[in-house]
Amino acid sequence: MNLHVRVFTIGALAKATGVTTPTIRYYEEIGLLPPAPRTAGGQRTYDDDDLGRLTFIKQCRDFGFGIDQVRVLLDLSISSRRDCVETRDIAQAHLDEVRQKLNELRLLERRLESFVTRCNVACAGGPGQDCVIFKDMAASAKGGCCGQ
Amino acid sequence: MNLHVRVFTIGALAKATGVTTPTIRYYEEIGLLPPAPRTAGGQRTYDDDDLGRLTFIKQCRDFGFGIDQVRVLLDLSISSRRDCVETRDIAQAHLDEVRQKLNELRLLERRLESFVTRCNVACAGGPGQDCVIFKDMAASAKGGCCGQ
DNA sequence: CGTACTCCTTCAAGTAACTTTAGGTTCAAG
DNA sequence: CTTGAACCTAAAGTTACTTGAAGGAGTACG
Repeated sequence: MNLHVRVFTIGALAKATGVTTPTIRYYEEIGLLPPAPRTAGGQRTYDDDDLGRLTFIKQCRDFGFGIDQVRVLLDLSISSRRDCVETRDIAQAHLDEVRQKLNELRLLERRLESFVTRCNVACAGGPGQDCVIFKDMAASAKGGCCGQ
Repeated sequence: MNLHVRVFTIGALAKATGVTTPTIRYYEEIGLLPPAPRTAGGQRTYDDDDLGRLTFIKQCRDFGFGIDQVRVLLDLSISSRRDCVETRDIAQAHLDEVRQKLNELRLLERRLESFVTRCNVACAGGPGQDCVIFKDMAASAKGGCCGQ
């Protein structure tokens, strides 16, 4: 039935997936994508399988999975067993990492917030001559800004 | 008065600041720290000024400022003007970045959460034979797992 | 004074995941 | 057939360090 096999250039594939052309070549280089067949002139050609595979990779990367994790997920997606439990474990581990990073960033947000607030309160009128933020930062972990 | 100038080896400075010795050498190499005076045998020596400077750098890095931002902050800390407004602007810009990253991560957390939940619901009994997560991921941005 | 041990030295390469640059080739349109 | 966009390779750049190899310096003990 499907006599029409769509063929893409690397640029068309890039547009279709949102992955840049150098990145596509890079993925081929590191083995995430199979070596693409070439035209007589040496340019890469892709088909719908490649489109699916690269879309999958892009999704995984957007989820924040590392390249090595994507490799595992790709293998799972191709093997006949399609082990969902293993997939879930990888996702769960990643979720744990994301949550830890979230906590770190929330703490950082609060610290920066109070830092900026203190700057504004103490220096609302312009550059302060007696700003001691630097002394504070070189001395303690509290941070500080603009006199006292 | 202060005839006792404390002198540190690179290892002592590392312990005092929580920055590793290779990192201290790296900071010297990229100009964040001035070239350290050497002993007759060629080993680096540090004093309290270096301790203060490196502590400041460490604080900034813990705040998530990039090396180039730290460079600016260091310059500000040394110049006589100590422009607090400029300092605050740098911190504010950084805070904006942190908040954007937080939003991205929060979204990612929700997506991963629902991903894992769907895996668990559909595959509680063990590996699923009909897991279609991979089809889903190669086709749409929604993600999905384990048969419908 | 010798030896053992830790700490120090330089230089080079490795890490993650691409991006950028340089210099040249192919393809499709007019 | 010419033009210009899109393609090619290979290598270096990015961030902020970390790791490794091979060897020298400093100190405590006997």
